[in-house]
Amino acid sequence: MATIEDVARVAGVSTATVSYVINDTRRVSDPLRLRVLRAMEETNYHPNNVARSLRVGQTKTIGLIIPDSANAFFAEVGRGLQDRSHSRGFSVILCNTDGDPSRESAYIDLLINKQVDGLVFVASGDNAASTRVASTHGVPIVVVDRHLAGIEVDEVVADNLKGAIMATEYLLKLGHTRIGCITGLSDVSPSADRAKGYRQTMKAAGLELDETLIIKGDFQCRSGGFAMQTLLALPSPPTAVVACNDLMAIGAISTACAAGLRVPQDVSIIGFDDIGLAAVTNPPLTTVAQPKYAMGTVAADLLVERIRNPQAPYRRWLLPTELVIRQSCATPIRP
Amino acid sequence: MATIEDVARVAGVSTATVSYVINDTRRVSDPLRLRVLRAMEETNYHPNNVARSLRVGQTKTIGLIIPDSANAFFAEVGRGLQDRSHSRGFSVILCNTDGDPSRESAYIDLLINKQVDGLVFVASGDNAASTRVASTHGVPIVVVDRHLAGIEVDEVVADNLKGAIMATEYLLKLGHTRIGCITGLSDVSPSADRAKGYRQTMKAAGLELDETLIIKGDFQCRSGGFAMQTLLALPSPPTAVVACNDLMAIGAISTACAAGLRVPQDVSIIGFDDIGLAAVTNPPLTTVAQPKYAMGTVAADLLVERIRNPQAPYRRWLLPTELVIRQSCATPIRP
DNA sequence: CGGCGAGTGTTAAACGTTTCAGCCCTCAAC
DNA sequence: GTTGAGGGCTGAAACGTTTAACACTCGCCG
Repeated sequence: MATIEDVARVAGVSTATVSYVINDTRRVSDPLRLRVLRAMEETNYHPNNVARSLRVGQTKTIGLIIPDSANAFFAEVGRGLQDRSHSRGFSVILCNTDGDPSRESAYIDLLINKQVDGLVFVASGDNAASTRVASTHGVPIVVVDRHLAGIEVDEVVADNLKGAIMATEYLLKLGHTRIGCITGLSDVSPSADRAKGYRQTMKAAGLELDETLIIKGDFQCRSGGFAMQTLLALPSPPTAVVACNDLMAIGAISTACAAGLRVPQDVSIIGFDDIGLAAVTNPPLTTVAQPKYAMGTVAADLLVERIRNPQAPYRRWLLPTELVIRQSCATPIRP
Repeated sequence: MATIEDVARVAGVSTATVSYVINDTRRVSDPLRLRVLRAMEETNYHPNNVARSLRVGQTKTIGLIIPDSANAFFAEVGRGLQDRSHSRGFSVILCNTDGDPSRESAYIDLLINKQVDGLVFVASGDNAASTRVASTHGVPIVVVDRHLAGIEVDEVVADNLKGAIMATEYLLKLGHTRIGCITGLSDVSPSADRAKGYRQTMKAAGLELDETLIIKGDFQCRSGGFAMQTLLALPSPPTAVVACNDLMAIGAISTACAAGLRVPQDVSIIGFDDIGLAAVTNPPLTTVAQPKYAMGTVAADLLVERIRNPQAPYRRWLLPTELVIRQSCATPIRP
C-alpha cells in the first residue's frame, strides 16, 4: 500500500504538504494541491488511519457492549447507534456479552486497549455493573436501557414506569379487574420499573394486589409460555395479563391458544417493546412501544458530545413510551 | 494513560523487556518478569493496541458490511460472526448499508483506511457488486449469503435451491397441486435460487407452471401481505403458497386471516429462514431453516484462514437447509 | 587460557501519520 | 537599499509499540 511518503515523492513535495491537502488543514497553493491530488490518484493512496490515530490520539471508533445483537430490541438500538455514529464520523465495534459480567469486563478492557474514543454499554443487572462502568479509566461511556445505581454517568432509558402504567390503565379501562403480570428479572431496572408500574396502577385503582397473579419470567419467549401456564392453572385465572416484554407476550399468546383459549376474546394480553413482528403476530399485539432506534441515536449523540467535552455535566435522557393498540386486548366477556 | 515506557522506568528495565513479558515472546528471567508484572499493576498499564497495530501491520479487526443488522436474519449471522471472530482473536466493526451500493463502497473504503485485516460482505444484488468486492486492494474478503458472479472469492451460502425444493415437495406430498409462490427480488442469488427450486419442482411433478401464481415481493413483511391479496383475488386461488422468506410468510398469514381464511385449514403457507419468531407465530410457521448462526461462524473461520494464508485456494461453503415442520401447512380440504 | 554458544538484557530503528518550528521567498513600506 | 511582514513550503520530532541487532556474562570444551 502506498504511504504518504510515496505520494510526496511522486508529487515532488514534502509529506507535510500532502498531509495538509488531505486534511485541508492549511492553505496550499493551487498548483501544488493539484499535483498532490494527482499523485494520490496515481499511487492509489489510502490514508492509514491507525498511524493517524496513533498520532492524534483519536480512533474515531466507539465500542458497543450489549447482551445480544440478535435480540430484536437490542438489534434495533444498535442499528440506531450505528447509523448516527457513522454520520457523526465514528465507527462502531460490536461486542456481545449475553449478560455475562466477566465478558462485560473483558470487552471493556479489550476496547480500552483498542483505544476507542467512547463506549456505549447495556449492562447486565448485577450489582457490580456500576463498578465495571467506573473502570474505564476516563474513557467516556454512556449507559443505555438500564439505570445503574450509585454512579454518575450519561444515561438514556425509556420511560418504563409510565409505559407499564399506560398498559395497566388500558386494561382497567377495558373493564378488566383480574389482571396478571409476567415480569422479568428484577435486577435490571426496566424490568423492575415495569413491574412497579403495574403494581402501582393496580393499587391506585383500588384493587388488592394478588401476588399469585405475578409471575417471574426472564424476557425470553419460552418463559412467557410457562408463566401463562401457571396463570391459567389458577383457580381463578386472570382475564388479562401484562407481559413485561413482547417476546414473553408472544409466548403467552401461543400457550393460551394451545390451551384452546381465544385471544383477545377469552384473555387479553399486552406486551412491551413493540418489536418489529408485534404488528404481524396473530392476533397483532397490543403493546407499549419503546423508541428503540431513537435510544441508539440519542446514545450516539450523548457519547460524541461527551467525547468533545469530557467535563460537561452528566445527562439523563428519559425517552417516552407509547401505547400502541392492536388486537390482542379486548373487553372481558365475564368481567 | 501509562505507556510501556512508564512501566519500564518503574520496573527499572528497558521497554523491550516489558514488551517481551507482555507478549511472552522471549524468555525473561523470573525475578525481572515479576518486577515487570508488578510495575504493570502499579502503573495500571493498558497496552496501546493502535501503536501495536501500526508496528506489526495487523489490527486484529474485521469489518462486517450488511444491509441491516436489525433484520432478524442478518442479525443472527452477525451474531455468529462476532462470537467466532472474538474467540479467534478478532473484533468486528459493524456497517449497515440498506443495500445501497454507494454506501457499500464508502464503507469498504472506510474499513480499508482503518486497516481492517479482512472483510465479510453481504452484497446488494446489483451487478457492480463484484467489482466492489474486487476493489479491496488485497484485503481478504468473504462473501456471505449471496453468490457473486464472475469473481473468485471465498463464499458461504445456504443451499437455497435444495431448500425450496424441499418446501415445494412437502406441499405436493400433502396433496396440494395448486401452489403459489411469493418470490423476492430476482437479482440476489438466494431469492433467485428459491424461485428456481419452486419452478423446478413443480415441473418435475408434471404440473404446468401457472405464472399468475408467482408474485414478486421484496422480502419485507408487508409485501407478503400484498402478494397474498393478489393470490386470493385470483379466480382460482392456490391452496398453498411457498413464501421465499419468513417475513413475507408472516405477512401472508396475516392477510389470509384478515380475509377470514384459516391457516392451515383453508390455505397452507410455508416460509424460509426460520427466524426466531417463526416458532411462535399463530399458527407456528412451517418453514425451511437456514443455518444463520453457522453462516456467521463459518464466515469468520474462512476469513481468518485467508488472513493467515492469503494464497490458499478459494473455498465455497454450501450450508444445508432443513425443513422444519410446524403447523402452517396441512392437507388441502378440497384438493 | 582462548573461544564459543547459550541465556538474558538493552539500544535503536521502524511502522505512517500530524504538526510545530523554522526557512525561504516576495513584496510593500520607508 | 534595508527592513519587516507574511505567505508557502519543508524538516523533523513525536505518538507507543515491536523486534532485529548487538552486548554482556557464564559455563564449558578443546
